[in-house]
Amino acid sequence: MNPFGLQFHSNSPIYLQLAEHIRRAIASGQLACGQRLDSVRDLASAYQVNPNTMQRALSTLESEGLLRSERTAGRFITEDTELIAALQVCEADAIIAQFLEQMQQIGCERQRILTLVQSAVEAAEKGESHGTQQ
Amino acid sequence: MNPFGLQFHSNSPIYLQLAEHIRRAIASGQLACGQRLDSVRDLASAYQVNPNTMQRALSTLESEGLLRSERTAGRFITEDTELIAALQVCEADAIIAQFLEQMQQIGCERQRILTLVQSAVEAAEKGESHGTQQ
DNA sequence: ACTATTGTATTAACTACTTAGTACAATAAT
DNA sequence: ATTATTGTACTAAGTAGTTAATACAATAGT
Repeated sequence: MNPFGLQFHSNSPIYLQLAEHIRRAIASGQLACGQRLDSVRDLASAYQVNPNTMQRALSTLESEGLLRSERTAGRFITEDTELIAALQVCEADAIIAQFLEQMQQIGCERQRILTLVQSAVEAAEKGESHGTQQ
Repeated sequence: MNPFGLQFHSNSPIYLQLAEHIRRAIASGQLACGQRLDSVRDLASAYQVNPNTMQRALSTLESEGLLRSERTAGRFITEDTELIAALQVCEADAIIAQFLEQMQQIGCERQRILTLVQSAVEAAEKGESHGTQQ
């Protein structure tokens, strides 16, 4: 397992899984605006993948404007706060749309979806109340 | 596009996407208990994939006990209603768990998740009221 | 100037998935 | 008996992702 708690599944190319993981870290602010990333080699080593694979993931994010690379200084998260805000919304919408589609595929009605999510959230709330205190 | 409205994405092997699609059709009851499936060749043709790919998808489902194949008569959905019921629950749980995990990855708090789902469901409700009437 | 580190590019080998094409055994229908 | 249809198995070729190994250009730090 990675130090990131990211478990790769074999269904999807690792570079896409990496890209999605980092994309969401950007969306959540966990990777802050303007922040410098570790080097390709360091990241690859940390995620335990080949540098080429990591490079491909980063290139993907770069083509989306989320990262910017400076020749020898390293890679940085974009400082375009609007882009990041848009990303947050976009990711949330996509996740929810996929979720609703999947639930309807298994024949789950709308109201039942709400009920299930509600109890799942409550369950998670309880399950977390032990470790968390701030 | 298929006659099933199933769009393959390149991230995941097609045979797994097929298996998941059929699995959910079974879970939803859209493919009924004991019902006979079309032949491998016909299904492959309908889904517009190679017969080998379809065969692999069906073999996967067979190994899960959801299908049973009779040498020359064809393939049938299991008649084990308990298995199907368990499948429904299992699929729903998996979908919800994945959903919550994804939403938390992008930094969305629990209560906000509920709100978003609620409005998404309401939006879907409205968006559907035009075409549907029965 | 030199060194280390950065991103980047290239090549080769390996694996998994997909497709095409073919073939065989079993049996229902004729 | 013959025919058509069923599931099943196999080989070969093509494609894409992963890894390994190497190399180069640019520049910050020394």
